[in-house]
Amino acid sequence: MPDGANKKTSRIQQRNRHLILDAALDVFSAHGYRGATLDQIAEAAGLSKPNILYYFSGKEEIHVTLLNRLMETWLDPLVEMDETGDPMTELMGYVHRKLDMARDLPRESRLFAGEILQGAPRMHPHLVADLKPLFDQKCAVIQGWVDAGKLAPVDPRHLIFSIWSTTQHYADFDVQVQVLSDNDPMEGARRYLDRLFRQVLSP
Amino acid sequence: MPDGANKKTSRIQQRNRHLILDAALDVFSAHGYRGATLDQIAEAAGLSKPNILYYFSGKEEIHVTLLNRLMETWLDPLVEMDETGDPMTELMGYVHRKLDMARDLPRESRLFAGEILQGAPRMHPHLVADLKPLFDQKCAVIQGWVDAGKLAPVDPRHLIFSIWSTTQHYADFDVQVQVLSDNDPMEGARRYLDRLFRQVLSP
DNA sequence: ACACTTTTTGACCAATTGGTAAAGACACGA
DNA sequence: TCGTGTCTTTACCAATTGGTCAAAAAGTGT
Repeated sequence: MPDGANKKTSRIQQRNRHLILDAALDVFSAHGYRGATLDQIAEAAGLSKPNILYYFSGKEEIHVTLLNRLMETWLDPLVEMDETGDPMTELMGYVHRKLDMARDLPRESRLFAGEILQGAPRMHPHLVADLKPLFDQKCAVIQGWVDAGKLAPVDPRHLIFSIWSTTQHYADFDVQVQVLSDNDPMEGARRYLDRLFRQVLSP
Repeated sequence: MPDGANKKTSRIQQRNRHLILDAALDVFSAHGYRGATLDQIAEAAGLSKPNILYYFSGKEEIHVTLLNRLMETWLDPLVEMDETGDPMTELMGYVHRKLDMARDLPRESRLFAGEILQGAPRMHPHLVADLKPLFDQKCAVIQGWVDAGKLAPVDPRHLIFSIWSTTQHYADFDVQVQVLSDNDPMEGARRYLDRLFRQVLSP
C-alpha cells in the first residue's frame, strides 16, 4: 500500500508516481480539471487506469498533488527577491526569472491559470495561507524601497500583478501569441518587458 | 423550427435564446467548456434541458454562438483606436477601455481566456481570420507613430500583448486579486496602468 | 525453490451527461 | 371555437467516466 508513507518508497513507486504526475500535468494543463480523464492520463503515462488508482486515491488527489508541488516552484522567484540587494536589480531579476519560467514551464503556468480562472476551487486555501503572506511581505519591501526614493512611486501590489500577467501571458495565451507572431516572440518579449519595467521603476 | 431563420424570430424565441446564452455565459465562464453541463445551463436559464435543445442543436453550438458574439465585443476597443488621433491619447484610451471591459465584462473575459488557455480548439480559425488582420493593421499604425517619433521605440506587438495581459488579469485572475487586495483594486489598477504605459510610451 | 509482498490487470459498476422521441400544452388567426 | 403551428415536458437511451475488486503476475528476500 503505497499511500501510507511508513515504508520508504520503492524504486518502481518513484518511477510510476513520476510518470503519472508528468502525464497528468500534460493532460490537466491542456484540458483543465473536468476536461481531463483518467484514461487520458493513464494512456499518457503508459499505465492502466486501475494501476493509476493504485498509486493515487483518485483524480482529485493527482490534481491536488500537482497543485501543491507547483506552489513551491511558483513562489520561488519571488522568494529569491532580496531585500538587501539593489532594488532595480532585484526587481528586474524577478521579471526575467518569471519570463524564464513562462518559457520553460508553460504547462505549470497553464495549470495554475486554469485553477485560478475557475475560482481556485482547490487552491484557495493555499492562496490565503502561502501566497498572501509572502505577497504582503514583498510588497512591504518594495514599498520600503519606494519610500527610500530608490524606485519611482508605484503601487507594489499592482506592480507585481503586472509582472505576473505580462510574463505568464506568453505561456497561458501561447496559441494567440503564436498566431500573432512572425518569429519566435520570446527574445522580443524579453527586450520589451525589460524596457517596460525599467521605465516605470526608474525614480 | 427556430433553427431555420426563414421566419422572423418570435418574441418568446428571442427571450429564451437570450436567457439561454446568458445562463451559458455564466456556466461556461465559471467551469470551462467540459466542466459545464447542459443541466447547469438549463437550471440557470430556468428552462428544461430538452427545451434548451429546442433552441440550440447542442452544447457546442451554444458555446460557439457565445464565442462568435464575443469576438465583436472583444475586438471593438482595438478597432476604435484611430490612426488620425493623437498617438498617446489613442493608446491610453485603449488601455482604459480594456480595463473597463475587464471590470464590466469579467464573464466574457474568462470565457475567452479559457478558450485560449486550452489551445483555442473552437476559436483558432477566428484568431487567424479576424484577430490577426486587425492586429497586424494596428501594429503598423503604432509602428508608424513610433517611426514619426511620436512614441518611444517600443515593439507594437509586445506593447499590445502587455495591454491585454495587464488589463484582463483583473478579470481572469479575479480570485487571486481579491485574496491579495485589501480594498477595491480597480481604482489603483487604473492609476498604476496609466502610469506604466504612459512612461513606456513617452518619447 | 519457496513464501510473502508489491504491482498489474481484466471485468465490472453506478453515476453523470449529451442527446432523442413523442406526446402534451399553448398561442393565435380565421 | 377550432385548427395549426409553436413551444414544453416526460420518459428514455447510449456513451463516457471515476472508481472497485478479486485474481493474476511480478518482484523480493531466504
